[in-house]
Amino acid sequence: MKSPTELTEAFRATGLKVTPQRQLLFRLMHGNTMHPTAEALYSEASAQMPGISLRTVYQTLTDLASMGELRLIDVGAGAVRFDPNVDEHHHVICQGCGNVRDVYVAGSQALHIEGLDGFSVDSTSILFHGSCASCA
Amino acid sequence: MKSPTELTEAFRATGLKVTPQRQLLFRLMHGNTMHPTAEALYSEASAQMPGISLRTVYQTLTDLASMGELRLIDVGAGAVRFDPNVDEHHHVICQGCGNVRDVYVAGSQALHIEGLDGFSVDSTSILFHGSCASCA
DNA sequence: TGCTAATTAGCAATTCATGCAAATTAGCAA
DNA sequence: TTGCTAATTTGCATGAATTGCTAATTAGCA
Ligand SMILES: [Mn+2]
Ligand SMILES: [Mn+2]
Ligand SMILES: [Zn+2]
Ligand SMILES: [Zn+2]
Repeated sequence: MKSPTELTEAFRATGLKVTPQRQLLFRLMHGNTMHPTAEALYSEASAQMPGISLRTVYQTLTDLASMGELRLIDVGAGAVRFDPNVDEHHHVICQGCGNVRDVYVAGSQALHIEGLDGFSVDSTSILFHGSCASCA
Repeated sequence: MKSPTELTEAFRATGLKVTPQRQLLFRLMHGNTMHPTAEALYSEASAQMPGISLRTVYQTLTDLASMGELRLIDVGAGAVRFDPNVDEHHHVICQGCGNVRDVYVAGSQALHIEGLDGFSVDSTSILFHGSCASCA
């Protein structure tokens, strides 16, 4: 994801307004490695801006996602997580506490797939299930 | 997943009753490669047994899943899908029509993962995103 | 400073799934 | 075959996550 300053320019350039709510969310997401849910961000945002609405958090996050600045991660349990890391990477989730971490997988492009039967593959998502150091 | 006959025995052996509703769902799921949702199965089941409830479909599917006879597949869009194929395998989903197909991936166990940082991995789910032959 | 289109907030609605309890029934024992 | 009882089925209520809708507000520009 771009920096808050760069996002400010990018938004204005597209005719989108840069509101205090959006600026706060730019800051909260920039460099964020927690893979937070919308609710989690709403909670963080509310601490700094009481009265901000959950609706606005969802709105801004999906706006950023459709601009390609965020990725949506579905770990198959509860709410979707938002990820400012848009580099090619994958995830481990701890079955104990639900923590999600970025992992980089060598050779995932070259996996030998059997049974494609006419399907063509555009992208690959790998989710590793396991335990973090504290939950082990 | 075991055959309907084998499941009948397995259920009785555990003190679970074998109802017409369950028998129908055993038959509908056995060898089913569609990865159906609960709603989809409910629709098929209703055609053969008007009055069967969606609640019972969910109940029976989760019972089978906790017995290890079914796997739950979350493709990150809409409802969970149920899979009687419990062999080690992965999935391709067509972004066009949502069809899901089984694929077998060589070497997924030996992927070189960077950044685990204390996480230990128990299992791996690979989801390929692409297009089926008709949606290409 | 004023205009206007974009945005926000709040509440309704939707989708998928689970909780609950009354009515029914499978499976066993007599 | 009959009757008992615990398991099951239903239908409805509830819950979690997300999107739809719209009146009130505001950013950005003339
Ligand atoms: Mn990530
Ligand atoms: Mn499958
Ligand atoms: Zn953990
Ligand atoms: Zn398709």
